[in-house]
Amino acid sequence: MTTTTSIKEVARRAGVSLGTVSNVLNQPERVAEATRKRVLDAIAELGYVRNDSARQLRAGSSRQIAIVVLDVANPFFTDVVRGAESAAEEHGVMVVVCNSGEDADREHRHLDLLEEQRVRGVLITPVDDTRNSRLEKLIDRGTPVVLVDRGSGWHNRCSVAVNDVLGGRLAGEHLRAQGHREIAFVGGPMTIQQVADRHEGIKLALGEAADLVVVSTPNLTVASGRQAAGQIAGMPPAERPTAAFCANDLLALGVLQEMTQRGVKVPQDFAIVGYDDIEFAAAAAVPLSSVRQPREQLGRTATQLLLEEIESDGGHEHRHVVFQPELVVRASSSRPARRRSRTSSAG
Amino acid sequence: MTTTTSIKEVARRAGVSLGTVSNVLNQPERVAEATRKRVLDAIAELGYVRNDSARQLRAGSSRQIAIVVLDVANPFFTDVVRGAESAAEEHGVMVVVCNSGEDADREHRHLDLLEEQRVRGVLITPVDDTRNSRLEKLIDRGTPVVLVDRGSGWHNRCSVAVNDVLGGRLAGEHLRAQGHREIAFVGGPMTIQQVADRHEGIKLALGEAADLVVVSTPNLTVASGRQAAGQIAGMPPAERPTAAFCANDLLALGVLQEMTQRGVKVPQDFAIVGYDDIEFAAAAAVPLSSVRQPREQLGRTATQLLLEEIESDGGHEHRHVVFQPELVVRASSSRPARRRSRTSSAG
DNA sequence: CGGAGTCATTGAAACGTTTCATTAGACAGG
DNA sequence: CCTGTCTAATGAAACGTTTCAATGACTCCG
Repeated sequence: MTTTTSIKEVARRAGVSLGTVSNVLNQPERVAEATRKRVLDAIAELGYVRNDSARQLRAGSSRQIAIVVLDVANPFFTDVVRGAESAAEEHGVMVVVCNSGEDADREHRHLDLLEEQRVRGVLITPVDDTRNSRLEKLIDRGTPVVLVDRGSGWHNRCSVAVNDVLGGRLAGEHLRAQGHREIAFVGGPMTIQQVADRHEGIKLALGEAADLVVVSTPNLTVASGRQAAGQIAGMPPAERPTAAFCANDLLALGVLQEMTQRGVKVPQDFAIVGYDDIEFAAAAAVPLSSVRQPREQLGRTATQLLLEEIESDGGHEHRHVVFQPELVVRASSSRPARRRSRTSSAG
Repeated sequence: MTTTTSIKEVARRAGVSLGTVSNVLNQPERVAEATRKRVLDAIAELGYVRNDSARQLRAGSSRQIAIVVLDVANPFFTDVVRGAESAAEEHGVMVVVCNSGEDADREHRHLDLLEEQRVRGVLITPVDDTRNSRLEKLIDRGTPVVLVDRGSGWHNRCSVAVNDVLGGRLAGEHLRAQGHREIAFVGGPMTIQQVADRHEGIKLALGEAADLVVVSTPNLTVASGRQAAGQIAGMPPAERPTAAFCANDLLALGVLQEMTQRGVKVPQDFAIVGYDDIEFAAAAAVPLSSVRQPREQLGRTATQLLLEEIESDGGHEHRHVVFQPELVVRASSSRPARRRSRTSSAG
């Protein structure tokens, strides 16, 4: 298929040697004006395209970094990707986007391929934060890795994260201040550190002041949110929560949809706080309260740390950058004038 | 950096020749059981990772295809990407996701890099559908290309698209049936074929039955939608549209947000129909009517066409697959009981 | 026991670059 | 006219694979 025009033919056409063509491509200033022009003309005429495999083979490494995300369709990650891309672009580095789909096997397969391709470095939000020996191996073999939205327990790596415990606390304090005494935490699996941290945060915030019910979900999607809401609605009135803090906005939107569909009024009968503050949170049926994270910033910073490590010759110190989240209160959790006598009587 | 363990060291360790190791990797059945085991052990012990550059160099092509989208953060494209990924996975092919960000220069740079990497094929929604000589060149040089959500005027390529004229017509007929006489088309730039087709569709549907005002936007984002809504709200009451058909859901959500913020009631005072039916359309403040496209299917089919072309040895006939869109009517465009006397009086 | 036929393994060539030591040529100074 | 310096261009080696013709060892059959 791909017509194979090599440097050799360019050289012949221009009447110069192989090495000269290479120099024109890589160190143009070393080549005399006239020769350079002849070579460039030949390149244009033949439609020559440099073969990156050969270049890499010789050079030993590529000009690519990779970002492995949990879900390409999640607005949180797409924003992180955008941030990473813009930072990488400034350094002439290409970003390869890989989607693990929260599936450890797929993640591993991606890492295998990326390693074979000798990417310069990897930004990753690992599916499983605990026993990830595949990732360890990658690191041991010398590929720089920066953990995105992860961090604890990886002292041998740079990481970029948001203080999720704080995020959970903000949500918890807010809900407590609104007078809720039975609160659901919707999210899972707990092996995802973010989820565990957010849970930890709200637990800290509530203390003895309110009961926290964990409604566990298999992943962080709208569909799971709807299911969780169904589960909550099915609880006996006495112990049914009056508010939910969801581990991300997709879950929260799912909960909102399901509750609305069941005729449960938000926020009058049920308050919801999400996490991520994605673009659609503000546009939801009931504008969603959410914990905002600096998403693009996260991607940007992660990329900068990675490039820094790549460019440093060994003398690199791993850093952990932690951003502070911020609670954005909207209608979905705002205390209505009247209280939950209605909820009780309805239940 | 990357510790360089080559096939040579594996060979030495296992006490076999270079070629044998390669055979173990590529045609294991040709190698005797015992030898194979010895080689595999050596590979494991040394942590050998195949160098894909060298492999490609020898083989002449890679195991990757690329998808170049207009905007990674647009749910429409993320779904297309998911579809492409799942189809590619079945063929053991990796998908590289590239984001042009609706910027022709970036698109060109991506194509340059992809071509240097000798990707097997490219799925692309070109930024500019008209004079795209960069893409032509790629094709001429022999890289299979499938156009996604494009098609007209590219008879030398496979393409996968949705009948956008029909989509526009469905929206138009619906709005006309709801009694609207002044309708805005929000979208742009018109150089994007989809946008032009959707516009064409609604024009056809309305005919002489209603006036169509084009509110042009520089791109297809929520922000642009808000601006467009501002523009509409600023028109003199007499010629102000009572409904908008937006070229995609992001614009529609923007219009909805801005209108709501200005106190214009949707759908009582102003009806909105979007396009794409993204996941968030149903969850919007006022659930959004939208023209639904089979997004994942689009990505799947495009990938299948591409792989088909790649695997066929020359004897390939280009095909154009067109999917039919479907109008999903929700609250944002449903005729309320009362009519627009209110709008008039308010204006 | 010899020759044909299998089967497993080998060794070298080739892929398209980059790099680097070397050569050729021009020019200046003595 | 010789020597030394500087610039421009060359040619060969190297990167790590895959491929393929050739080799060697065995087995089978006559």
